Amino acid sequence: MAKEITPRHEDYSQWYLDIVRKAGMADNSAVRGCMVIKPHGYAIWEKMRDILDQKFKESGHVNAYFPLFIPKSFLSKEAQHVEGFAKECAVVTHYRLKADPNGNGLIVDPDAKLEEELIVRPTSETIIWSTYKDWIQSYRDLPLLINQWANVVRWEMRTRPFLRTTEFLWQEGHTAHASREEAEAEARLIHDIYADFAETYMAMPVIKGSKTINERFAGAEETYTIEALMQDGKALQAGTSHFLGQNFARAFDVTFLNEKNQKELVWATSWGVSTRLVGGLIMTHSDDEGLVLPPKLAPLQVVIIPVPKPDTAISEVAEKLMRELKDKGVSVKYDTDEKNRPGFKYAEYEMKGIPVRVAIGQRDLEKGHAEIARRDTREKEFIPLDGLAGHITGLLDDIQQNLLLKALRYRQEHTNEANDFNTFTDLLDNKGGFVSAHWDGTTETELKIKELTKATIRCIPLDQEKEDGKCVMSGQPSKGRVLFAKSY
RNA sequence: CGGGAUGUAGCGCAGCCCGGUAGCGCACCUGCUUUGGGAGCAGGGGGUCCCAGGUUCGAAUCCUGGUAUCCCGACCA
Repeated sequence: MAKEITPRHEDYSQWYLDIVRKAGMADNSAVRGCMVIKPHGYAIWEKMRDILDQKFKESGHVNAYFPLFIPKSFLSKEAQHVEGFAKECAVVTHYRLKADPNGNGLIVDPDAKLEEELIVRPTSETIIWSTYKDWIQSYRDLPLLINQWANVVRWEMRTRPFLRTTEFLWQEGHTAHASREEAEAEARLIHDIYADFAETYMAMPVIKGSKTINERFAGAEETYTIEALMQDGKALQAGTSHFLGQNFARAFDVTFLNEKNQKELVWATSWGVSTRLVGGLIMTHSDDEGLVLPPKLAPLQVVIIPVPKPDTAISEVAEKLMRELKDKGVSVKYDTDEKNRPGFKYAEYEMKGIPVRVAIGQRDLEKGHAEIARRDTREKEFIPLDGLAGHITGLLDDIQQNLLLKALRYRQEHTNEANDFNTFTDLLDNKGGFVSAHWDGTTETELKIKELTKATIRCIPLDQEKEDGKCVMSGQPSKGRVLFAKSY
């Protein structure tokens, strides 16, 4: 049975930042709220990106790229959308610098003021829909299933590496459809892809649900979300898929002629996941020794360490094992660096979350085995060299599964029902996690609960059971439970 | 934008109260010895002490004003 290792909870925030830094994932940058994503962190994002990209393409989507800058007037066309994003936009007002007449370096040239300011995209609905207007005339042009991999900027008050940065990387899908049904199905399809990705690859269980009106994306008619639970009991919104109705088509006048030669407004969706997923990955699995990576997302799955240093006999065995693992599609590195000693390497690879470590020394060769250590439980065992590659691939699968099971168990233990407000606040304050409770369906109650407890409705679960009850706050009738939690 | 704290070597920090021209750990460089869980010893390199004023014979230290960053709120993928 796997030993449970959980992070210390006294200072979860510091624990998180330590891992980001010590595992070599990201650094603070010179620009406030922006991070430098270091090679190890970026490699994980690349893996995620490649897998998701493949899944989007398999379901008929294609990639394109739209401008970073959005004319200010575009942003104001959809009323709710403006309201949602206006407060956090970076604005370009000038296009030239000049030497300071007082000799203090450079100043913004006041003569180079832009006629119309440009907004650095916080999301691309507006620029994309103004483009779609020209691309869509007939039902034959639909559906339009486009995704873009890009960076966006949101000038948030408080930032945190991966979880909330001023600039972040993401994918945003923007699709156009001839019917409401088709657009709704698209939004749900992507929702399913996201949920499957989180569980299958990230080993991060998620609750699928829809957002309340209050928590919906600005300009959407329905927002589907996947909500994960972190090891400190806070929820993380890990991906959203929006059914936008005809709101953007109306705002940007995007119409098409149907089979009956009638003009109709286009139906839309948009959906995205960001580098926040990397943050979620860290907070779901890591422990006090550092990062823990699920094998399916680990840029390096196996590391072989010669003990105490490489020699001919060890290298021969290591290189044979490497070949066998590579043949099985496992990424593996033989660390022949003689600058550092084995103990140092062990600690370093553990910090970086490499799932499996193989140590081979003279003593092992004499006995015909190698020491295999798994990162998730930190257990070590000696395995015969004969058939070792097969053992390791099995172990990788086992680790992937174990991480998911462990996260599921944690979530189960931290999902509780509350039927009165005292229990509700007690659970939120002392236990954390999801609290399943009845809600009267009004935004007023939702906001009041947020004010009193800092918890928000994470989602209305898709598998919500119909159950008559009374709202945990107002006592008004309710037809089913929703999930509350404090969140990132 | 409110409330709190902090800016000293690449990183993490001490020194500041009580002023005398800068130190510790890690990292880095050289050499020797080591090598089955973050090696030891010896030697060495590296700093406009955030910026600008002021007080003083003398300021990292005291005073004033800037500025930057972090934490706690409001905002959010």
